[in-house]
Amino acid sequence: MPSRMPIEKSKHQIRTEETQSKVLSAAEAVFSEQGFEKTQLEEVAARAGYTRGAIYAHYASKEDLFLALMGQRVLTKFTVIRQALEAERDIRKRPEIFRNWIVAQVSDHTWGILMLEFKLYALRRPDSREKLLQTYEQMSKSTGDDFIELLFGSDLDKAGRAAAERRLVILGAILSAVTLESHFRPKLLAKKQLHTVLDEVYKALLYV
Amino acid sequence: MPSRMPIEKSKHQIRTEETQSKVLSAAEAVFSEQGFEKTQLEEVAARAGYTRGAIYAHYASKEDLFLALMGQRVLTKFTVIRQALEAERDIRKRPEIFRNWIVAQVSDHTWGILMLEFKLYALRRPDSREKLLQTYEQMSKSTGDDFIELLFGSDLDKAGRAAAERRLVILGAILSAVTLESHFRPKLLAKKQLHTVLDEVYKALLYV
Amino acid sequence: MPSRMPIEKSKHQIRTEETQSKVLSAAEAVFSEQGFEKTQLEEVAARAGYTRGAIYAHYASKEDLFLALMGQRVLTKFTVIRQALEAERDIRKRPEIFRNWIVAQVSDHTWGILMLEFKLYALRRPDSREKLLQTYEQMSKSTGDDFIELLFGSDLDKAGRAAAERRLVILGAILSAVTLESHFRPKLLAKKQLHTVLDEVYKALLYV
Amino acid sequence: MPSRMPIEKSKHQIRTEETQSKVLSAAEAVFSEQGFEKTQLEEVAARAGYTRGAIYAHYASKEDLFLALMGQRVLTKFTVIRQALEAERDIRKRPEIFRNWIVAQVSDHTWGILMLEFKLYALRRPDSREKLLQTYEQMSKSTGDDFIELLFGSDLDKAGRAAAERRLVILGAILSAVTLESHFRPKLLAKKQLHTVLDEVYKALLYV
DNA sequence: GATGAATGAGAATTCATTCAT
DNA sequence: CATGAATGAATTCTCATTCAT
Repeated sequence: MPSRMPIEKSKHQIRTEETQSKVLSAAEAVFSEQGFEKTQLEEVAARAGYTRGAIYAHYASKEDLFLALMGQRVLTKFTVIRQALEAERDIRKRPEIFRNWIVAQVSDHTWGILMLEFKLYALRRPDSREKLLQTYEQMSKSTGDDFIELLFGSDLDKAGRAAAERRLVILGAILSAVTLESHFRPKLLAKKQLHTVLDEVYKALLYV
Repeated sequence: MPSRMPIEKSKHQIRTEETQSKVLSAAEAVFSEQGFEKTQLEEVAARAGYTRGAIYAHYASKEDLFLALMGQRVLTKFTVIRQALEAERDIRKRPEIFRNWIVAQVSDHTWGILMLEFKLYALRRPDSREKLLQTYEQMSKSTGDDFIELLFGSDLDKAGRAAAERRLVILGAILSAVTLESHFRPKLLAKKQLHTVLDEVYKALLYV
Repeated sequence: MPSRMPIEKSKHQIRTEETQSKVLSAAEAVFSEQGFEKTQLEEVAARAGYTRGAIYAHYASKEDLFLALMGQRVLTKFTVIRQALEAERDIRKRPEIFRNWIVAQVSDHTWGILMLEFKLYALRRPDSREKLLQTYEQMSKSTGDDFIELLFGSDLDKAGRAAAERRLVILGAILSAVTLESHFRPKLLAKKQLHTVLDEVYKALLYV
Repeated sequence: MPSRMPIEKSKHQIRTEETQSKVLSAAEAVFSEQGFEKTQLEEVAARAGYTRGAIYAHYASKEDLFLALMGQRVLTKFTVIRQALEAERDIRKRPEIFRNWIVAQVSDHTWGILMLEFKLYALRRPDSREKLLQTYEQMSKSTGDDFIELLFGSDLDKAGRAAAERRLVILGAILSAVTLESHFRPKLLAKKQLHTVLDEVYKALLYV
């Protein structure tokens, strides 16, 4: 999380942010290519132009680096779609925009799969699991209700909101799973067909 | 060189089958508890009442053991649902039976997640990937069309069949993904709600 | 060592000898191709048309199999050269015959190297070392003095005989070492040059 | 990224060199005692006062460690004999010095045998073989011609030089082989007799 | 004699992490 | 902040050998 003192950024801070930014970029590339477990911090460091120690100066562990990257990505993605939604004044047309956006995410192969991998990893490791859970909650707090309102308007009651959130979460999960599956059924699940089917699932889940 | 004493061979066979059966059972338990990667064959062997070497006498690698287990499980599961479907003479009622059965699989937490883990594992390892692909194809051959007909009747054309198979495959993927997700959103995705949502997805995918 | 009861060879004995002969042949091939340590008895057995157990019915260990093979080979080789020497009535011409024969052994690449490997193996393992030593002594007894006389005539005294034997032994060692070296200095030690140099060494060692 | 503080780097360098030196010493001892294959890096590390990982920080594999050790040893040995030769102004007396030196190497039992073992090891493993070959070539370049001249003077033509090098190489091989053989023929090949015979071989090979 | 199921010892290598500088 | 030397945990698979049949 960036410093809250925007004006007095010292040289140290600038340097820190620069390093973190480089490391995060490198991490995104390597994690995507190799997956979480196979990724070696050595390679991340090298690509960022540092050595391993530099990463440890900013992130306590491989896991923490991943979680930081995840936070950053989610933030970025949300900002984008949020802006797109806000740009549409007619609230009834917003779900359509969202739908197009989410289905387009299938193209972002690697991220969904990476998340799947990390979840599985965390599932077997209580500590990691706890951390991931916390990160989720944080993200949920900072964007959740807010986003639901933006998407469906503000006249949902508590239950309605929970239901909407649930469906969004499931949508994400489905996206990843189907992407993964398509790697093993290339003929059955070509890109075109994926879009069609996902569209249907989307409608089923969001228009009810 | 085949034995000249059919009876003696039979004894060997019996012993072999017994061992394999014990190993497979132990493997199912340990894989489910620990996941594919964390599972040590040592523990599988111990639980089956043997030593590691014994496993290697029957399965060439951890991977092969897993694949064998998977084959066996799929076969068993298919046999069960197949019989349930065949028992229903009225073909129009069959999808309903199938729906109940598949939604009930959410309870079988571990298996779906285990498969997810193995797919991810295979995704990064060309050799494993190839093997998994082949195993899939074999299973598809021995049960695919056949099963589609049983479920939807025989008046589907080729495209219709492919579509049906596609939807079944996606259904499985979704099941696993949602199960996994529920581990990290325990409140949002409690069992009851899972059933509800999956029911909807199911309808969206199979009744079109 | 074959049975001493030539007439009453039972069917069992015949079968035994046949098996041993097949195993020994297979062993020679595999040991030569793969070396002592890398050789798997499984493969030896398979090439002989049996399973591992069959080998153990005749030889107590891999080592023993090797030693048996060595004994057999030495015997055969000696028989050949002995006959060649005996065929030459003029004793002064015999060393020449022997020289040609021994230099020709360079072509038998693999055996010398195999022996080198086994010696090294035995060197680090007291038990194996003891066995090899014993086998050497046996062979020495059954062929040693005898052969020296055949080669140099019978008017050598004890010291002379020892010296002669020493030189023969060294000759063998040199042969193996040079063969091995030629694998790593292919240009420097091409076959032709090997012959020339070995010839010189031979003269230096045997004509003094 | 090279350090900006030359002094700090120097400290690292010193530490590195110290470690490598300790590791190399330990490696020499353990390899000699146990042979290449039986040597466990664990023991080498322990004797050097480190853990296994430390070795891997400096040498990529057991093989590489061995090769590094070999390089170092050859360099040292060459330096010694080279100085001894240079100290003798009269070139005609140099071969005599060399002869004494080389025959004295028989006492260095273990090294020759270790080399034999490694060559055999490399012979069956294409990758290792390649590496050994390269190491040889390097060493040959840095010492070859040079040394020949030092020993025999500079009036040899190309063929003469090759012949000389060939003989030197063979001499080394013979030395090792005979040393090994002496372990299995202790009576026949006692130290004194070895010296005598090697002297003869030496004369045969180098005075032609 | 021969089978083949089962045993069990044995070891190199990788890499996240720590820490002195 | 960054380096890089060192730690140490973690684990599959091979294969000679044994033994019940």
